[in-house]
Amino acid sequence: MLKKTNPSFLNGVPELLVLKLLSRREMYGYEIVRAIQVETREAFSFGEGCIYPYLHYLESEKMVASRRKEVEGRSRNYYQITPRGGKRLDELSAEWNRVAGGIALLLGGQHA
Amino acid sequence: MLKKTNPSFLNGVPELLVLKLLSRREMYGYEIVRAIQVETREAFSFGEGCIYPYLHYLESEKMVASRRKEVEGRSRNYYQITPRGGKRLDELSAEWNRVAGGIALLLGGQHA
DNA sequence: AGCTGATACCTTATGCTGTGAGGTAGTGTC
DNA sequence: GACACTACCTCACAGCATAAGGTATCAGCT
Repeated sequence: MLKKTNPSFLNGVPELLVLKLLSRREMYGYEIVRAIQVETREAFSFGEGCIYPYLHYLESEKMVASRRKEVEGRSRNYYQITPRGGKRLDELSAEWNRVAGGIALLLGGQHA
Repeated sequence: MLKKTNPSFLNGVPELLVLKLLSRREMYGYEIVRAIQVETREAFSFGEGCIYPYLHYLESEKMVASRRKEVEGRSRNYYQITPRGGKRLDELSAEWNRVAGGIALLLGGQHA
């Protein structure tokens, strides 16, 4: 589903951010959507229509696991990252560094 | 054609790189395709089917101008950046910094 | 002379990905 | 009992890059 000649990273950012957030603590979908906005200081604002399908995909790939939990009179699907998801996170992080590095090579050069 | 709620930057990378390259010197299409591979150390490798349409689009928007030139027995379309293209480059650079910064905020945090 | 491969340009069909708009349902407040 | 927020979900649509195709010229080889 991934694997291209070019880093599939110009699209796959949501996957990276979701896995990273889950690597820190168990979270539920709605919370993730908000967290991405807040923690990137509005640099990103992926819609629910993007994040939910990603969570389902990640779960089907055993990158994350979910469990139903009742909190504050609310029923929520909490997601945890799996070891496989952790490996995936490492891969995506490395690829992001490659991408950001590549652009820095061209943009950087002679100023801040 | 651009303008979204989210930075349209996860796709618009080619536009940024093309403008940046042209801001340094006059270049032709084929050369740009190669330069992106080489100067990003293979981090990116956009195909001709991506770059040529971009050049045409940029020209139609007066971001770049072109002229036919005979060099080494070859006929080439050389492109130069215009003042408008320069402004666009500044905008895209700023947006890239926002994006890269946003991801760094999440990824960075508490380790290297 | 004929072939191959590189240069140089171009276009099209296809596919992935996120958006935007929708829809359900429960909770809390005024 | 109306409204807003939480929490989940889906689908039609569109942007963007890819892969694969096409044309033509030039250099080198045999």
